[in-house]
Amino acid sequence: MAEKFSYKVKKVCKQSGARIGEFTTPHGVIETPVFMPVGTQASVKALSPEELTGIGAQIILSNTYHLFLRPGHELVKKAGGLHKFMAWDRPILTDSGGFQVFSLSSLRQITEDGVKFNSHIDGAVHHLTPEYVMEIENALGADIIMAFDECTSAGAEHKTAEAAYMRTLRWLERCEKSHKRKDQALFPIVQGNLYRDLRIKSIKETLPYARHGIAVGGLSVGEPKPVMYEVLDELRPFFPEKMPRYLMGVGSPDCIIEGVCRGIDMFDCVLPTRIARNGTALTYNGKLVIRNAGYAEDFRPIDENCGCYACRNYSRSYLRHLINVNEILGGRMISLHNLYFLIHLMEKIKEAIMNDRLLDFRAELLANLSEID
RNA sequence: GGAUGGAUGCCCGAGCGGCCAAAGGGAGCAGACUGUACAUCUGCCGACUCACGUCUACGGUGGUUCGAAUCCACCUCCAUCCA
Repeated sequence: MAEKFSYKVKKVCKQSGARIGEFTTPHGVIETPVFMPVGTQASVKALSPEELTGIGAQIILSNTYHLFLRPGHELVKKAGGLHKFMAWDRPILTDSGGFQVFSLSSLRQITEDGVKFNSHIDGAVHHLTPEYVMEIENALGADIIMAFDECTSAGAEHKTAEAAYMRTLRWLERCEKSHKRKDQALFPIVQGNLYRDLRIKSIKETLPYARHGIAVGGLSVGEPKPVMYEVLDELRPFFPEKMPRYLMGVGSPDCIIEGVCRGIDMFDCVLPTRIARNGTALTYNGKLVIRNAGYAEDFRPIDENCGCYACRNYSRSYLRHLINVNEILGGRMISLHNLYFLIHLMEKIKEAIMNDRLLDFRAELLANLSEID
């Protein structure tokens, strides 16, 4: 049988070293750099698969921890796997629950064996081990599955961060051993918090496990942006050439372009859909807080030059009204716009890479983004 | 005509002698949001002041009291009931 996964670099930007590539998966080819919308509970909040393909989404994320709790991985398996269950036939990536180790820190206890969670839904105790996480991810059936890691918060002490990255590495070994499906690519995750020595140790020791791709985790968790960029600069010399590099949980337009310039190929973030539901739109001139009173009588679209369905049909005034009166359509339309924006930003980034002018494009983009901010 | 119950900040509504510029909602205004515990959370929300603070306020007018949104009298309006 032919190799299920492969990554081909199609173009390297002479100005920045960023690349355009093609990552082949069982559910199709992903052109990188790519922004992946997040659909934690087998749904990108407020949007249908049809709408997502309509704006050019190539791959979406889902979440092991959340699907394990509800509806349960056995049920998803019985439904024919996650793709069929949620009617999405393009690639899917499942996060392992490692981020929940961080975000639900008040509800869990970590041991060498794994993590004991008190369900945020009903308080029931669940024990996730690397082996169990692999069993769940195998049952869900995503194209890319993430190793079970321990994500620490910005500001964690060196010894805490060191213990976490080392445990992540031991868990990675266990993940690899128990991962059963060859049609799913297991991505290991580099940790090490904001400590240069730990990051470098982590990536060096993680690389032997990277078969199809590698992820950088534990960033964008509260540290200043320049600090994140420094970490990426330190890691960059160690990034493998022949596989995609995934910066987990990022991000905002500025973080995305900074990431691409530092050799990152894959991004995901809840930001565009979350702030959309809270009444904020992303634009090339910065964030537009459409909920604000100043837009009450602004009958222009979010962005005059945007081709998304929301911008072609609705005014800021109307969208503000929808958000204001808590109509679902408001959050839906701004979510659609924000994802369209990031996906099309990625298209522009690729164009700049093709033309060997990504650094110039970055300068232009960053200058414009600060207009509203 | 009589009886009873009401009238509180933009709205609803608690308070029933001092700790009251007055609980709590809502609305309004603003901020936050980065591998989603998030259609969420936080702050402001009488006027003037950066602030300390000062002033004006609990239907109206008068009164009791050191002190009243809170007690008393009368008036106005509203609701329900009885003729």
